[in-house]
Amino acid sequence: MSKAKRLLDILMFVTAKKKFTAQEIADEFHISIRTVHRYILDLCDMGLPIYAEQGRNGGYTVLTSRLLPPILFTEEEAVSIFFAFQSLNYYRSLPFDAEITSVAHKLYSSLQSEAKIKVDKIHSYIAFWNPKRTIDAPFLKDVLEHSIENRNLHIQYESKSGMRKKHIRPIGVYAHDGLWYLPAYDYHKKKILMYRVDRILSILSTEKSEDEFMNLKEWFNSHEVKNPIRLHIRLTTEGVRQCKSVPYFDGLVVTQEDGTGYIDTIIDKGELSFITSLFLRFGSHARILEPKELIVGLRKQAEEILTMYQDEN
Amino acid sequence: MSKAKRLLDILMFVTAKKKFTAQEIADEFHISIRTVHRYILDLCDMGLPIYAEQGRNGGYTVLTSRLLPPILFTEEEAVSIFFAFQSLNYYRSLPFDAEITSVAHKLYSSLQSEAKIKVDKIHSYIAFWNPKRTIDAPFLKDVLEHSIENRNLHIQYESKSGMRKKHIRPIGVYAHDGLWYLPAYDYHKKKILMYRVDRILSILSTEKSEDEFMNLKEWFNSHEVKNPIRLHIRLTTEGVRQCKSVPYFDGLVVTQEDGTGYIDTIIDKGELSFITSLFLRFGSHARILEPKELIVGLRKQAEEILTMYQDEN
DNA sequence: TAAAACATGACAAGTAATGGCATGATTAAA
DNA sequence: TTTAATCATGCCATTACTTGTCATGTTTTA
Repeated sequence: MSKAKRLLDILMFVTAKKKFTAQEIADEFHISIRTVHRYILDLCDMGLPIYAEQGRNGGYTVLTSRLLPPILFTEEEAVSIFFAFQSLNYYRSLPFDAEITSVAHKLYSSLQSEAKIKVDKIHSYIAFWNPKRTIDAPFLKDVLEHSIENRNLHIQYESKSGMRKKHIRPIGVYAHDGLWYLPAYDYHKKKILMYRVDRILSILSTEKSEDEFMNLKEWFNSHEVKNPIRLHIRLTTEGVRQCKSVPYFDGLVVTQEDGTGYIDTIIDKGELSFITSLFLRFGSHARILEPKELIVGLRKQAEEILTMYQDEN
Repeated sequence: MSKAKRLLDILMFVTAKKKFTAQEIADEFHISIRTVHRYILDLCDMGLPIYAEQGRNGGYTVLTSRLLPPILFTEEEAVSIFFAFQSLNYYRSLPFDAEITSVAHKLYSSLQSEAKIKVDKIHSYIAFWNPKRTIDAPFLKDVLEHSIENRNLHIQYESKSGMRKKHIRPIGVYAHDGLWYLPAYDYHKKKILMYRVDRILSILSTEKSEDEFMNLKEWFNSHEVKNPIRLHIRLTTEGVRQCKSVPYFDGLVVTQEDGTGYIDTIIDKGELSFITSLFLRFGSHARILEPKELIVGLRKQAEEILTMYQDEN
C-alpha cells in the first residue's frame, strides 16, 4: 500500500480515536513504531492539531473532531454549496453557524480567481427573501439538539400572559418566514403546542426521556384534522390568481374553463381564525359558501374596523 | 517534490486544460514522457474520467469540469452542509440541482454510519417551511445565468391580461415564500418591474447587453422611497405582539413601558395596498392615525365584505 | 509513407521508506 | 528509588518504489 493511502487511513483512525499511543497504531497497521513516529510528524506537517504527553500513561491526543477522507469537488459543486449557504443568509440565528463559516472559508480559499468571481456574483444576483430578523433565538441549537437526542426540557417562556415555566418534550424545529418554531408536547397542558424559539428565555434543566416520541417529519405527516369542517369558496378569475399566490391555498384551487374557480376541501376548525384574515384581503374576489362561522367571523372583523373609524372621513 | 504532490499539480493542470498531450505535461513539469504516461494511469485509477485519442492530432481529454484541490472536512462541517441543503428542500425549482445532489452523494458516502444517522435526523427534526410549491419554474437557472452574464431577454410572459412578449434586462432573482421573483428593467414600459419566474412561458432570444446595469444587491439598496408618506399607527399590547410577527413591521415597532406601542415611519405610497390587508387582520389592536388613504382603503374593503354577505346570517 | 500521438515492457540508476537498534527525556506506578 | 511506559531523534542497512532511457507496438492523419 502506498504511503499516502496509509497516512490517510491513520489520519481517519486517529481523528476518530482522539487519544492513542504509537504502539497501538503500530499494532493496528502492522508497521514499526519508528515508522509511526515518522508518520505522526508528517501529519503534524499537514496541519493536524495533535499533541503528545510524555511519560508513562502518555500518548498522543488529537484536537480536531472526526475528519472525512479528502473529497474532490468540481468547481460547479463548490458553487452550489455557496448557493445553499446564501439561502441561510437571511436568518439571524442558525445552528452550525461556526461550521458554515469554516466550510465557506475552506472552499473559497481553494477556488481559482475566476470561480471566486462567480461565487461573489451569486451573492449579488440571488437572494432568499426571508426578511432579516432583528429577533435573536439564542437557544436554537440547544433546542434542536435536545429534539434529536430525545430529551425533555424545562424552559422559561415568554407567553402572551407573561413569563411562564414550561415542561416540554420537543418534537423538532422549523423555520417559517424568518422565525424559528418549536412544536412540543406540553406535559402540563397534555397536548402538543407551538412555541417560538426566540421567546425561550432560558433552559432551566433537561432530562433524558424514556419513551420514544414522534419527530418533526412524523408530526407533519400525522398532523391530521381534528374538527373537520367543509371549506367551500367561489373565486373570480382574479380570486384564482390571488389564491394561487397564497401558500395555504395553492394546490386546493380548482380552475374552471372560463378562468374562474373554486375551493372545496376539508379543513380543521382551528384553522378558521387564520383563514379569516386571508379572505378579508380577497374581498369580493372570493365568495364564501361554507362554513357559516367563517362568514360570521369576516363580518365581525369588518364591523370592528368600520366602528373604529366611523367618525373619520 | 513528492509524487503525491506532483500528481495533484498535474490533476489541477489537466482538469483546467481539458485537452492535452503527454509531451505538453512532460515539458510543463520537466519530467519524462514515460513518467507522464504512468501518472495518467494513476489518475485514471483515482477515478478521473479521462480518455485518449490515438494517432496524430491525438491526445488526452478530461471530462470533468475543473477540480478543486482535495479538502478535508470535519464531520460537523459536513453536517452543516446537509443542514444548508435541507433549507433548499422546500423549493420545487432550484438552480444547481444536479450539483447539489452530487455533493450530497459524495459527502454522505464518506460519512461513517454514526454521522449518517445524524444527517438523517436533521432531515427528520428540522424543516424550513417554504410551503412546497406545485408551481414549477423551468427557466430559473437560465434567468439567473442571464442576470449574471449581463444579457437581455425576450420572453413570453403570462401576465394578468394574458400572454405577452417582454423585452427585459434582468437584475437578479430572489425567492420569497417559496416563489421565485425576477426584478427586471422593461424596455417597453421603461421602468423596473417585478416578474414571477414561474410565469415565464419561454425564452425567445437573448442578446449581450452593452451597458452596465445594477445587480440585485444594488437594487435592494437603491430601492428608495418614491412617494414618501407617513405611516403612524397606535398599537395595543396585543397589537405589538402581532406586528412583531409580521416581517414587514418587525423593527419598526416601538414598544412603550406599559406594553403598548406605535409605528411611526415613512413608507412608499405604492406599498399601501399591501399594508391594507395587514391591518384588516389586526382589527382594533392597531389604530391608524395616518395616512387617511389607508383608513379609506380599510373601510372600503370592510364595506365590500359586509355588502357581500348582508343577506346571510 | 512518414510523423505524431498513445501503450507497454524491460532494466538500470536513483530516491524514498522502512525496520532495527541505540540513546535520551519525561512521567507515573511499583 | 527504581522500573516501566511513553515520546523524540539519530544512524544505517535493507527494501521498495520511482524515474529515465530505450525498444517495440498500434492508431491516425497529413
